[in-house]
Amino acid sequence: MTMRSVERIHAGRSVRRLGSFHAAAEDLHLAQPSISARVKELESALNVQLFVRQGPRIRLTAEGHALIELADRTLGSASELVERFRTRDPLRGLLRLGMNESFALVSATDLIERIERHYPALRTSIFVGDTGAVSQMLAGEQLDVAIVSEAHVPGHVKQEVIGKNRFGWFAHAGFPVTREALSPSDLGSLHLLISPPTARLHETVLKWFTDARVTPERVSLR
DNA sequence: GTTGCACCGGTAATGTTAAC
DNA sequence: GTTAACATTACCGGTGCAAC
Repeated sequence: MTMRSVERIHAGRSVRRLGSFHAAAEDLHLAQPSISARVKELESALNVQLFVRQGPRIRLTAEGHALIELADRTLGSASELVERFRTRDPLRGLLRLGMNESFALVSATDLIERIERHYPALRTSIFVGDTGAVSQMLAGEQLDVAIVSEAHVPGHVKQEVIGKNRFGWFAHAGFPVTREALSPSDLGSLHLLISPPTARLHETVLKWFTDARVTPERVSLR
């Protein structure tokens, strides 16, 4: 992309933001014909009409809206990149954070509050899902940090243990518990409600039954 | 190093058009 | 009719490049 192309896109963004070529010209410290020419060059180069001219009134077309939205995101990312490397501070910009549902239920609010307090220049986007889905996104570089249980992650991802997650069974209050620890054979005949197959917990629970040579009679996914 | 030319991008002036 | 805003045109200055 040439500098001239970037200038054309800046002109288009400014016209969209301020609502007129005249205002955009003032904003960019240029004369109105320069803005008019830049927008026209941009339209010609892309072979699309970005603005509908109705005499002295202009209206953004759907294609214009789409292009400038994309330009905003792209140039915004470019500015963020420049700022990040200029300041040598990695803790700014957007942090894509993923977490499994159990962690999200218990600690998400506290974690986000701490991040915002300690790193005010950092914006966070949160994805909550089961461990399988979150790990997959992390491996695919769709997330920067993920909090999961029993993660199987590729080599480029650094792992750090932050705590232990204890599993437990939950049952109706009237369920007859005859001893402290239940075995797979105690539960195999019941209707079990467990996590979906993408969750690590699903695999863990089924392995618990398989190791004891018990096949659960009825399993539903939540 | 200097000169002349072409090209590009800018501005000022003017025309055009729609809203009031 | 007036006003405001975009389009068009003419002209100017800076820059790159080839020729000398």
